[in-house]
Amino acid sequence: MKSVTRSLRVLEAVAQLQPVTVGELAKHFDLPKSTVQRTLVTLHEAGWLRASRGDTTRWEIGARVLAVRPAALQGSTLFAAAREPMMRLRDAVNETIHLSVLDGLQSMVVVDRADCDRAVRTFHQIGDTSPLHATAVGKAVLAHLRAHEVDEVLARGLPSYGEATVTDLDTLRAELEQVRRDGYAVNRNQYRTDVCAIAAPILERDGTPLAAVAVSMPDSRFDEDRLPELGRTVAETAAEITGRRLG
Amino acid sequence: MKSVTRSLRVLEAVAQLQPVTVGELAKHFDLPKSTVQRTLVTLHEAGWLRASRGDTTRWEIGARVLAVRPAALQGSTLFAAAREPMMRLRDAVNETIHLSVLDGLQSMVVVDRADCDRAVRTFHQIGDTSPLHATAVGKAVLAHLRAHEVDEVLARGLPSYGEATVTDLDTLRAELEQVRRDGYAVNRNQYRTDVCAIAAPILERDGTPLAAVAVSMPDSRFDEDRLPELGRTVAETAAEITGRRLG
DNA sequence: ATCTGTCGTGCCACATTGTGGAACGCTGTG
DNA sequence: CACAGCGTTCCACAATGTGGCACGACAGAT
Repeated sequence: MKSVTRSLRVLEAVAQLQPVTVGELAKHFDLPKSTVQRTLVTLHEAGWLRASRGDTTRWEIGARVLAVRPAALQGSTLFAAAREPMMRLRDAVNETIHLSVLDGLQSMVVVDRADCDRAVRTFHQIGDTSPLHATAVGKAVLAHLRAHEVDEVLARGLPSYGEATVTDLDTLRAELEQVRRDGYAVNRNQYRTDVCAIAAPILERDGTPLAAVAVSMPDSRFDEDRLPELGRTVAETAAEITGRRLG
Repeated sequence: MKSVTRSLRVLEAVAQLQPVTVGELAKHFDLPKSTVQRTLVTLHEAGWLRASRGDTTRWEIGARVLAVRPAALQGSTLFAAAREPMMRLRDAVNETIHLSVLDGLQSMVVVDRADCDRAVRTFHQIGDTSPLHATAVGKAVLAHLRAHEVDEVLARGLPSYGEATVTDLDTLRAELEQVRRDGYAVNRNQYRTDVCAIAAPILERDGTPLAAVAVSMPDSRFDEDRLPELGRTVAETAAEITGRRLG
C-alpha cells in the first residue's frame, strides 16, 4: 500500500520538520508537490495534522496522535516516573541521558532524553531505533528477557556496525551473563563509532524488561576506571524509576 | 485517499483495543478480513505496529509513534509534569480527572485521564475531541488566548449541543472574563447532558494556553456551594503542572 | 508598472494500486 | 471425525491514487 506507507513517512517528516510547508516536504522526499499536498490534506482531514497557528500554509502534528500509544505506556507512567530520576542522573554525571523502550523484540526506540550542557555530546533523535545486540540499552534489556525470547532475537543474527560490534553468539551470551551480575550493560563504539553508553534496565513487576536508561558519551570521555562507579549510579537510577512506576 | 484514511482509523482502533486480532478489527469496522489484514501488515512494515509479545496474532501499537508528537509537547514534559498532580487531585475529590490539549484553534483533545472509583462516573475516551466554547477545558483555554485568536474561534459560530450551551457571543465573552477573574472555567451540561466539569488552564511561559486539567462529574454530584472551593483546587493543580513543566 | 521566480493549489487522463470474495491450512472443540 | 472459527493467501477487476501541467497569488527586482 504505497499511499499508506508514504503518508506515514510524511507524518514522521512533519514531526521532525514542523512547522513545515508543502514545498519543503516535496523537496525532502523528491516527490511532486501535488502528491505531497494531497497526502497532507488527507492527514489533516483525519485529524492527525493541523495548520500552524502563525502561518496557515505550514503544517504541524495535531494532538490526535497522543491518543495512540503503546499499551505499556498507557497512562504514561513510564515517562512520569522516569523524568526526575533522569534529570538528576544528568546533573550528577553531566552527560546526555536516554530513555529507550523495547519495541516488540525488534529494537529499542529512544523515547525521552535529558541533554547535558557540554559542547561535545552524543545525539540521538527521539524515535530513533537501534538493535538489541549492539547497544547498551539493548543489552540491558536483552539480559533480562526469557531464554526463548533471547534465542528468538539471536536467531535473527548479529549484524555488524563496525569493528567493535560483538558478532559472536557465545561472546554475547557471556556478556549478557556479566550484565546480569553487574546490573548494567556497556557499549563502547559497538553501534555508532565514537559513541559509548552505560545502561540499566527498567523492569515490570514480574521481571520482564520494559525499557532502559542510559548515560551516553563520546569515546573520548569514556573512563574505564570510573566504569564500576558510573554503572552503579545508572543501575540505581533505573531501580528508582522501576520503583516509582510500580508504586 | 481511502486507504490512508482507513489505515489511520485502524491505527486508532488498535490503540484502543490492543492487543487486538484481525478478526476483531474486521468486525469492529465491518470490513473484509483481508482488507484489515493488509492494512495491519502495511502499518507493521512501516514500524507503527508490532505483534503482541505473548500472542503473535494480536497486534499492538509500536514504540515508533512516540517519535511523532506535537511540537509543543516535544520532550513529553506535559505528561510527566501532569501525572502526579492529576492523581493527587483525583484522590482529593474522588472524581475523574482529564488532561486535554488545544489542537490548533480547532478543538480540545483528551490526552490523559485519572479515573475515580465511583460506580457512576463520566467517561471520555483518550483522543476524544470537544469544542472550545462548550466545555470547561475549552473555555479555560479560550479565556487565555490572544484577542484575535478568540475572534477567529468565535467567528466560526457557536453550535449548540443542548439547552445549556451558550450560543450568545456577548454572554460567552462575559463568561470568559469571569474565567480570567476566577482562575477556573465551569461547564454544566453544556456539551453532553448530565456531564459537568471544572477546568483550569496550563500555560506556557509567555502565557499562551497549552492545555487544561478538569474535574468532571455527573450533574447529580455538581454542588453549586462547593464550586469556589473546588475551582480553587483545580486551579492550584493546573498551576502546579505549569510550574513543574517549566522547571 | 511590469516582469520574473516561487509559492500553494486545482485539474484530469491514465494505469497503477488497492479491493474483497473465495479458498486454504491450522487449531481446538463437541 | 466433522465442524467452526481463526489468520492468511490469492487474484481478476475496476476503483483509486498518480504526477505532469497550469493557474492565481505574492514578493522582489527592474
